[in-house]
Amino acid sequence: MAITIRDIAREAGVSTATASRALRRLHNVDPATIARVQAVADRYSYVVSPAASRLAGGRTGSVAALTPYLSRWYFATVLSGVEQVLQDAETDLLLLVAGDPGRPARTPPVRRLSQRVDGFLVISLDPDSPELGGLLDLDAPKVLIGTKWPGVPSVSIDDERAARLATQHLVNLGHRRIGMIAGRPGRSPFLAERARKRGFETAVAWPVPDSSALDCGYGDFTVDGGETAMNALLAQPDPPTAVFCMSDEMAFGAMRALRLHGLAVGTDVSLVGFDGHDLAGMLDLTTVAQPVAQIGAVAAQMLLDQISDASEHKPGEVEIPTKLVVRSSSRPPT
Amino acid sequence: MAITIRDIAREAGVSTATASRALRRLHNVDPATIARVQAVADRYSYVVSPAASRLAGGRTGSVAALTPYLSRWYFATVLSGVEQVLQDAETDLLLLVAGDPGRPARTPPVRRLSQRVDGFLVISLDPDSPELGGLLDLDAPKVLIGTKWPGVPSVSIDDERAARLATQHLVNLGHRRIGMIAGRPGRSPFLAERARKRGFETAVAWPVPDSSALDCGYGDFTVDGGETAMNALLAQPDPPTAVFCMSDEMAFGAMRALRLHGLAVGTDVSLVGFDGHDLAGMLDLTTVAQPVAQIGAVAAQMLLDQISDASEHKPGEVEIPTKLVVRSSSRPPT
DNA sequence: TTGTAAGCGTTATCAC
DNA sequence: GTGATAACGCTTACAA
Repeated sequence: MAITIRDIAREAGVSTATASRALRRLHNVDPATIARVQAVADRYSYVVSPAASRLAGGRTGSVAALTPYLSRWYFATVLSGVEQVLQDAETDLLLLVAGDPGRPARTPPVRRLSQRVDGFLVISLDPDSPELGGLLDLDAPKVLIGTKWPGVPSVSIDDERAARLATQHLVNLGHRRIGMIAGRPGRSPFLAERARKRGFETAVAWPVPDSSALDCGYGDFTVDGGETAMNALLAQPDPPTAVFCMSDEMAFGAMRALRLHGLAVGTDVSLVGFDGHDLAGMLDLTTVAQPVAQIGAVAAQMLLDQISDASEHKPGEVEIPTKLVVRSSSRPPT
Repeated sequence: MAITIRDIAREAGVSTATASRALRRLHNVDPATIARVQAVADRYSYVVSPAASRLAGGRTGSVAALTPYLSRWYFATVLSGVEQVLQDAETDLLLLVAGDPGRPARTPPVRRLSQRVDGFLVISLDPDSPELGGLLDLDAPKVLIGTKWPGVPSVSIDDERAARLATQHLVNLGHRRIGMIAGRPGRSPFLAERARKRGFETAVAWPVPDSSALDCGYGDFTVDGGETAMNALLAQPDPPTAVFCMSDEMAFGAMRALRLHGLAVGTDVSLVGFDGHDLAGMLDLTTVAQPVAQIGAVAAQMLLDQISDASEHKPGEVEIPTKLVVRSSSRPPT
């Protein structure tokens, strides 16, 4: 049916073993042989069968990316960075959405996946979370994005510091009643969210020592949730004059809530978001911008390096800098 | 190393052949045998090796999705619908971003992919486009999303009709100078874009017979592009009082342009978008809403059916209805 | 540097 | 309904 390595080997006048080695550019092959074999392979536009290769102990030529969401801006953008690097390396991307709330938890297919990928990229999810069902036990190469775990390579930002600086910005403008819109009540399953909360609390501790009195709304990282959360904050006896939102999308929702209340963003209530969403500029939202696609790209490259390097020295925890982009949604209180 | 089907077979007291058949629920196996084998498999949490299965002539248990973009709302949302259906069917999703403009064209890995997937899902791309390198030649199961091709199953909306109704809405409001923001000048590579353009032209032909005088800006389906396009439209001697945008994201950019010009959306210039973006509601944008995630889900299910059904009768061209959602961005001219 | 040959884990074919 | 067994296409000791 399809053309096999045996055909290539025969045509090139070598054994299948040599053909295999040549196609993989192993170091102990005569360059001339490599050239010859490759020429034949090209002529027949031959590609190795990943299944056979894998079965015989080779690579699968693909990696899995595990993400809690796909259609949200941050995750889609991270993945686009990932995909670009992988495609350039001719590595396939196997996408798995795990842990989307509202979808009943299911037996995580990590074990099944581990047979068909060379490594894992994990976005935002803690590697010990149930959605990942024992990913940590697998000794497959892995890189975490937006979260950390002892001994596992990762790419992330300093969420605590970024949240602190964003909040400090509001404090510096003169705000004293500062609210926050987080994901959900209780302990967040996301490391980054917990860190952002700490950063916020540190920054407001100075003007507002009684941190238990802080206003916190919950927006589940969605636009609608942000609107609901902002409404809740506004319904309080003494509403905040500024709000730190843990994501731009929630800030967008908050903007809408303010508008429906007849309040002007930046004038009546200041807003700071988090992410650097495409639309933040369009909506004049002050935000903590992170190079999201680049984060994905860096992580993907780290994973590829880990897969190809026989060396055991894993990369460490890479930290990508963020930048507070000030726009007109944050101004001094009036 | 890993546990194989032989282990399961031995433990269940059957041959590997029977074990294989039982695990795949073939019709000529004793139900009792199936139960026994499955029980053993569960006990050892055994999973078949996709590589071996594939090599031996079985399924790969995965499908490829080809998309021109990943981080844009429409595509990410379609894919989330796709992913959900595939995950429920325990089928892996192999993601491939092809044809992102600005990325140099590369030898399309469709042939390589065809060895590792059971079928293809193609989003928006014409199946004969160079980015897909001979996908049509492959007789693998495929389903198109948002585009059509003779003889290939597809899921799409009636772009022409939707664009016509959206434009008609502006006409009905009393607008007579109606502009359009499309993707790029010249013949679009996207069938849907061409159809939307026809719909627009049909609708404006009545009030504006001289269709060559129609104002058309080009926004490349991005927010920034939409802003640029709107600026261009406004720079004309007699700017339009209403604009039909081929995507919500371009409409968002147009909104920003209007705002920077000191013009009020809906009052000075009416705007209609296309897609039903998450943020359209938040920005009070009138838009042609399509059930994007559902479109992906339907297509994925069609592909799965096609893969499992030995029957040769392919599904046809499925058309999903859209809905014009009127908000305050479109109002009668003042 | 290259060749030989033994798997890798599953499915399909053909008997029984 | 079930059991042998020969592929499937490749990689990797081991030999040369």
